[in-house]
Amino acid sequence: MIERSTADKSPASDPRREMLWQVLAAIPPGRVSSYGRLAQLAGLGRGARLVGRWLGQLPDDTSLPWHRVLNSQGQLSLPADSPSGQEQYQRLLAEGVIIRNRRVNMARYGWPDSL
DNA sequence: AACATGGCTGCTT
DNA sequence: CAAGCAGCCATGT
Repeated sequence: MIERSTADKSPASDPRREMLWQVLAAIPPGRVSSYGRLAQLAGLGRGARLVGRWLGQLPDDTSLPWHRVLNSQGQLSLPADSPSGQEQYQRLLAEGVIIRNRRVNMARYGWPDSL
């Protein structure tokens, strides 16, 4: 029998997100990763955009390092003028990540290194 | 169900 | 290096 429990659609109980949070939490301070990589690592395949969407839905008080996620080119994907964009910039800066022209050296800060 | 929208990517101009 | 284009995939109308 295939039954639908009343609470199997709760985003918070979505196992895919759980995976993502886990991978996300694994990014060391001072390092960065990309939406695509995280998607891959979290078993979301090509769900890069999905990762972005979900990150955007994280609560403000989250302890997850959402700011360590950039696009595949190592650039901050958030609009520079948005609050979140500034936040991300500042946080990375605070972790010692060198950002030049809204972009970081992925070869150096990219995580995981083995690829 | 069709269509538009994303915190994307990779390939080609 | 910037811009265009075509895949990708969950969500929202």
